[in-house]
Amino acid sequence: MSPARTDHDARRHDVSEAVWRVLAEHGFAGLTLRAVAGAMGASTGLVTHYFGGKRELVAHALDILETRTQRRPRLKAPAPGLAALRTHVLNILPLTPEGMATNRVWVCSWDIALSDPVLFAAQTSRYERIRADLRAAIDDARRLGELVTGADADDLAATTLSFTHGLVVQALFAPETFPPARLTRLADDFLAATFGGSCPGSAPGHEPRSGQ
Amino acid sequence: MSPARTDHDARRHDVSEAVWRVLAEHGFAGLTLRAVAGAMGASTGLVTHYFGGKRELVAHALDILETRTQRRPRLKAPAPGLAALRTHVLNILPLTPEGMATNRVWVCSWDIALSDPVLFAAQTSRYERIRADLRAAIDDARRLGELVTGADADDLAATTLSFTHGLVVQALFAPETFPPARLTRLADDFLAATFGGSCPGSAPGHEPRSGQ
DNA sequence: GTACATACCGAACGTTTGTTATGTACTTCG
DNA sequence: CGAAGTACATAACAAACGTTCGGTATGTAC
Repeated sequence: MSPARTDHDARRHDVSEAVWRVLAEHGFAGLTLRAVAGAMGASTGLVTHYFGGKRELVAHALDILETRTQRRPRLKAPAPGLAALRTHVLNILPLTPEGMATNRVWVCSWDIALSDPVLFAAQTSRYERIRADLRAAIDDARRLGELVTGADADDLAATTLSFTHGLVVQALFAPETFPPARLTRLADDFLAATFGGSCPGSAPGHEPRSGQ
Repeated sequence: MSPARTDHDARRHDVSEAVWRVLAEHGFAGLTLRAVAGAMGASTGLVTHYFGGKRELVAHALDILETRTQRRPRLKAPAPGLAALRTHVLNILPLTPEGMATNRVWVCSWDIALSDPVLFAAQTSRYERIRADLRAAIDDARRLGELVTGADADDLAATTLSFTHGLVVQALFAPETFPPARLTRLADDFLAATFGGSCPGSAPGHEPRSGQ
């Protein structure tokens, strides 16, 4: 009644890994069941065995995407407030090859997400969650007295996410123009101008622009 | 030797219009020759008669996209410098249904553009052109003494485009959360914080945040 | 050992894709 | 009025797609 000679969840994860590899290389336009099966040296029967269909496969791939972005152990927030906000931003930016792949898939997913109602809703709520995280850090910063601006926290969160994702897109299309060092500098400049005191003399000893 | 009973270019434009309609509704994933033909009440033979194939069709559609974005007569720059920069940003943002459709197609095109080398290069150069335009406005602003910050003009152009396109994506996924009024306010706040004096007392009589 | 459920392959199914070929209506030229 | 060439519909085509299914191997349960 319970023959479980293989770890079901582990195998499912293997399939998702293959989905990931295909997605990072050919985008959603090149995501087919056969391509996934081929990427893991298996047959399409295996893929359909663990996933009901392509729709379910895509949905799970996007879930993995979020999980990767969140659990990526790249940076830990060194302190609450502005430092945590900066960590959030840097964790999203494509600073590593893995982050590059993640963002590539993320951007590619927008095509189908905009057309499919289910994926659209999922993506929308994902954005709300990210903005909520950013907002929490911003609220902490305000509580800590780190903020100069009096702008609305929701607006600031939206603006921060705007800058971050827009920078991601540009970096994807011109990796050599936006190396990690420049991405970090742009992010720091943005954060300084938006939150910290870019005002001369308002926050001494805190250079907003590091040398080129 | 020259029977031209229909305007070839006009018909080509009609096809591109149909491409546009399909793209705005179903994204690039739903762009097929039959869908295009159906959208203009014609047959696939007509489509292939005016375009060599799908590749050519997509390329032309992306050209149209750029043309629309540039020639959109929404706003004229009232003055050089910061005002022109603001106009640039507002012209990109999805402030109208048409701008919504334009940006939707734009975002959807990233999927295939990231996988296709030719489209990738085209998209990359498109971004460089936009950044060059923004940079020109920023240089003007600096020449006019409108800039408080001393940051690099290229960095500022990249940051501005980042913010703008990231905001576009968020607005596409949550139109009711980002109505035109809020988009405009966010843009003005961003520009004020990044370029103008968000420093209290540095630019009197120029409120960076308009009331909700 | 027998029964049964899972894991997976391999092939087939029908549909949809891009592309190509054929045929017809029409307009212009000589 | 033919001749010729364009404009377009219609249909056929192979390839690739998502999905379904029978078959086989392998494990646990009784």
